[in-house]
Formats: sequence, C-alpha cells, structure tokens
Amino acid sequence: MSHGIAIGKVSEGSGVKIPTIRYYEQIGLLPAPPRTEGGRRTYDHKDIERLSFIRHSRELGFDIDQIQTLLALQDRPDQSCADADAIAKARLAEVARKIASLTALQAELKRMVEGCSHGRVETCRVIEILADHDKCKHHQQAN
Amino acid sequence: MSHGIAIGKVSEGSGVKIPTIRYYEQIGLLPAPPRTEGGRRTYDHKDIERLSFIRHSRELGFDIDQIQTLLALQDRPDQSCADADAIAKARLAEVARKIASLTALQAELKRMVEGCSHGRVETCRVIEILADHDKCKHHQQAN
DNA sequence: CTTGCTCCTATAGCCACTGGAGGATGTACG
DNA sequence: CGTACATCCTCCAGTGGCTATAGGAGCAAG
Repeated sequence: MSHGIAIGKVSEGSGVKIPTIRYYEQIGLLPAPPRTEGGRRTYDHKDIERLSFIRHSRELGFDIDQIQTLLALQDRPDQSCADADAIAKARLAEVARKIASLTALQAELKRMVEGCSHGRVETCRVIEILADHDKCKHHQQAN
Repeated sequence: MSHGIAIGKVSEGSGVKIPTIRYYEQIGLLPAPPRTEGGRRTYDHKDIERLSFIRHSRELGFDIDQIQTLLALQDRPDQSCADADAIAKARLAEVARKIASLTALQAELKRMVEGCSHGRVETCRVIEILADHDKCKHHQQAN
C-alpha cells in the first residue's frame, strides 16, 4: 500500500548517491518531495527517472545549468528541440576541443617520458622540459 | 641598483597571475620572498623560473602535490629521476584514459545530435537518449 | 523492547584558484 | 615638496559539484 520510495532506494535505482540527491534538491535541480510524518523524503518513480536523466547528463559532462534547461525541455514535449540540439552540439564541440588539447598533452608527455634517460635528474628530460617551456609547442588547457 | 623584482613583473615574466602567486606562497609551493620596508614582495629570476616550471606543469595537468615532488627533484640534480619518470608516466596513463573516455563520449554525443530530427522535443533523440541510459553503451567519466 | 539500519540537519572540506573591498606604498611629474 | 596614479598589501568570500562528518531521530524485525 505504501507508495513513497525512500531515498536509499531512489539512490540505488538511479545511481545517484544519497547526499547528492539532497544536494540536487537544495540547488533546485530536483523538486522537494513530500515527507513522512517523521520527516523522511518520499519519492516516486518519476523522481528516479529524473535522477537517471541527470546522472546520465552529468556523465556526458553537461553542467547543472544545461541540465536544468534539458529537464525543462523534457517536460514540454510539444516544443521545438532546437535548444536541446544546441546544448548537445555545444557540448560536442567542447569535447572535441578537449580531446584535441589532451592529445597534444599526450604527445608532449610521451616525448618527456621517452626522452628520459632513466639516469640522474641532471640529465632528465622530464624535468628539463618542464623547466623550459620553449622546448615544446604551446598549448592551452589540461584536464 | 635595486635588485628585487616586483610581483607584477614576476607575474608577467612567468605567466602566473598575481593572486595565484600569492596563493602558491600560502600553500608552500613557492618560498616566501623577502619584503621591502613597505612590506612588498621582492623576487629574483629564480622565482620566475620556478613559477614558469609550475605553470607549465599545471598546463600538463599535474596536481600541486606532484609539482611539489617535481620541484624538489629539480633542486637535487644528482638524484635518480625515477620519481619524475613515474609521475610523468602516471599522468600519461591518466591522459590516455581521459582521451578514451572522451572519445566514447564524443561518439554518444554525435549519435544524439545526428539522430535529432530537429522537430519537437517529443521525438528528439537528444532528450530520449538522456532519459534512457539503456539506449547507449555504458561508460565512466566525463570531462 | 531493543538492536541496528536508514534517515535527518547542519556544517565543513575538497581542488586550484579568482575576485573584491578597503587600505598602504612607491614613483613620476609639475 | 605635493599630488596623482599605478601597484601593491591583507583578508575574506565565492566558484562547481559534490563528499564527509557529527550528532541525532525514525522505523522495522526479532
């Protein structure tokens, strides 16, 4: 008879950790659910779906603001999906940039590691390259 | 006559922002420099080199702890560079993992965007895929 | 009724900075 | 010598997206 899923089950079902669920409620990403008399949160299946959506979006690297927009779009199925498309495209471009940046990084790290003579620091290419930026091509970000 | 480079010049010379230099001093990554009578920090060329080293290391994605170790190694040129090598190799592996993860992400985002019918949200593949994780392969991280 | 699990709030910490307020110092010029 | 202005100082708060801890309360099974 009891409808109302406890936060632990919701966490299991969605793959989002309990403190994270509460955090999402706090920042307004997830609506505050009704409570039991004792003050415990009671969710339903829609909430699990919403959290799964959020988790998957986070895994794809969308930030909270973008997820807010995506969730809002999901709730209005008769609207144009141009916004969702734009957000996904922006993220795709971002990912492509990051891959390019990391690939350049990888090349530099490889040169460092392969050039290491495994001797003393004095002749170590790792330290050398770190010390002198001119010994490598310029690049932007890491991560 | 005045030796002692002001923080602004050091910032220019190293490419590290002024507040970041002070932050590095605070966390012990950069030694606290002598001060003028008025209390201003006075640096020398070694400091600029050290900060360039730090900046370059950060660009390569090493964290502060790793940079501490790398800096310590740089100061002792007669030691084995095995530690530096290990740190660089670890970072290289990390970067490779991240590239793989991002490439998987890219594929999923591409499928999303390319599948988008540019119609209404109802039939939007972007939203659909986000909502239903089973419609895509499993993966781990983002960024 | 008691054990033990789940849940609650509130607060602080993580990383590596970044920015602002509000004031002191150093310098170039008239 | 006075003043305008650039540069610097400290302290503190904020960023994003959580994660962890302390100290307690609720709830179901045995």
